[in-house]
Amino acid sequence: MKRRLLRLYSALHARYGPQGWWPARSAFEVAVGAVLTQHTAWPGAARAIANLHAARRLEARRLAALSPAALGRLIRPAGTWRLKARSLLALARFLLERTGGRPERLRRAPLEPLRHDLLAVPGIGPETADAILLYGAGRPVFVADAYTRRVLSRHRIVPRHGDYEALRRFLEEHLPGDPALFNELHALLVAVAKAHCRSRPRCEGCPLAFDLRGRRPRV
DNA sequence: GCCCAGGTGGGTA
DNA sequence: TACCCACATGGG
Repeated sequence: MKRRLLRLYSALHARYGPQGWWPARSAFEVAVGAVLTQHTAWPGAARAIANLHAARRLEARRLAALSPAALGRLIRPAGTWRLKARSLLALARFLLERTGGRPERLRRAPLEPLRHDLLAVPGIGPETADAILLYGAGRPVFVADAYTRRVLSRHRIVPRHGDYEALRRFLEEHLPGDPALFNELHALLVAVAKAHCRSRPRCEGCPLAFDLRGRRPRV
């Protein structure tokens, strides 16, 4: 299975090349973007980040000093802005308390307690926590999102429906524990799913249209 | 006009 | 546990 996943990775990398995730200047910006993109297409989140950048609020202490209403106005293009303002304020306070403004502490802290505590921040669920840990802190945590499940389940590598944690553990157990690999593979799975999973007819032009044993996936 | 997007949390049965 | 639903903007 390990080899199969690595071959799948190679096929995607050959087709799409490096994806350059996550587009951010700092770990804090990754964390903010991870919240803003919840159930939201990236361009909306990017507009909200641009607003925060222009307002010089892309730093934990300066963001945490905003009122919910003022923060909400800046992030409105990302949608669900009342909820996200609340989440971002809680997350900024958490990161300040946890790192004292030094993001490198996220890279060194014991992983499981850190993940546990991130999940206790309101508005931070498993996908958001794992995006922050992988893309912001360079930790070996797989972001086992809906794209990951969609692509891998079509290749009968994982079940179509199932628990987030189970999918994450499966990937972490069946891949070398390399954050750079997790980073790139997750981004490539998103790329291939976006490019082909909704095309008509299904799978047209997809580099994975035939699975690695030469059989077409039953979709 | 409708569906969905780089989800989460709260509610109900 | 397994489904619903609200949240809210913007693009296809």
